[in-house]
Amino acid sequence: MSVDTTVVKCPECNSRDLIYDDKRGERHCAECGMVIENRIIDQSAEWRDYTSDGVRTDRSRVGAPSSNLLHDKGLSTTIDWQNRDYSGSAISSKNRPQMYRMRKWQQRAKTTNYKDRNLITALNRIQYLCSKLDLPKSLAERASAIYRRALEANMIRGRSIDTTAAAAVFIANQQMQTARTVDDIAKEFKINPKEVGRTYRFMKRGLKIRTPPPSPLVYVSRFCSELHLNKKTENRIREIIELAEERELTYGKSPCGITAAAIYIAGYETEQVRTQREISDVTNVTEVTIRNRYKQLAQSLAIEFEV
DNA sequence: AAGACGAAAGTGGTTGA
DNA sequence: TCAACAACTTTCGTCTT
Repeated sequence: MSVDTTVVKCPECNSRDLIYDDKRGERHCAECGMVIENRIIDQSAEWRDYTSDGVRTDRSRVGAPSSNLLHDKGLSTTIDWQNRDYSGSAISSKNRPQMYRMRKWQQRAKTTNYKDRNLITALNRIQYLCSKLDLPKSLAERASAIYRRALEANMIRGRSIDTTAAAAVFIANQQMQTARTVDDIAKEFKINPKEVGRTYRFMKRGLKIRTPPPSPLVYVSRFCSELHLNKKTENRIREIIELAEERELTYGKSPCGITAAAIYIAGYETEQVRTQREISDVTNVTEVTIRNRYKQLAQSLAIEFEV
């Protein structure tokens, strides 16, 4: 067993309210839903060989690692289609009909119920989405775990799989502080971003997951590279945002808007000017909002600013 | 002509009675 | 549950360079 009893607090939000779920073999935080530990049943390879004296030659008991990305976590049994028994000899004609029946039921048991079939599709969609958006596998794992929980809680019925999968990815994205917006995610699936946003909130409420409000800093490197800004400008943008956060000018404002305004200001300071239009295009924030934000920032931070 | 500006009306979410 | 509200968007006419 690999229960790590040293973890008593959630590394994400410091809550001590950790729930152990032996059905799923995982512990997660009641506050934010962060999975502290999963696969509590030890999945590590049994690389021991009892037949040869201590020399590890036979590793036949080693299987693929279990994963949230597979609907059965890679643990279900399959019955081979060949009419052979395990030693390779043919199965007698007497037993063959029985084999057929077993296979049939095995196949049905594996995929027949609504939840499993739903999961298969959903997990595929999650993986597809994550690879399209260059998100790491660990994020796909987390999104999958969230989706599983939503499915267990009967929160999927009546919603499209794509929308729910997108929402799960967005939650994981928020938790791991990667710079993807609802729009980015919705675009890949060609679905309504508003629906995704709605489902995202619904799932967070239903599963009692809290995500940290995204800092404007999260988006800096991404927007900078899309606008071809150099390191000097990028650093200045970070400085401005950090100052704004210190002075609590960012609460209740859209993080992208703050980032956009900081880009606009820093651009003039380092002579890497970008127009409001250009910034608006990559940040998906309107020029009006950029104007309002940069004026407020420049004034509050006493940054001399001339266009 | 391009970019910036700002007023005015509209949208969707949050909050508090 | 509903109205008030803050933030943000859309639209559009005007000003500046």
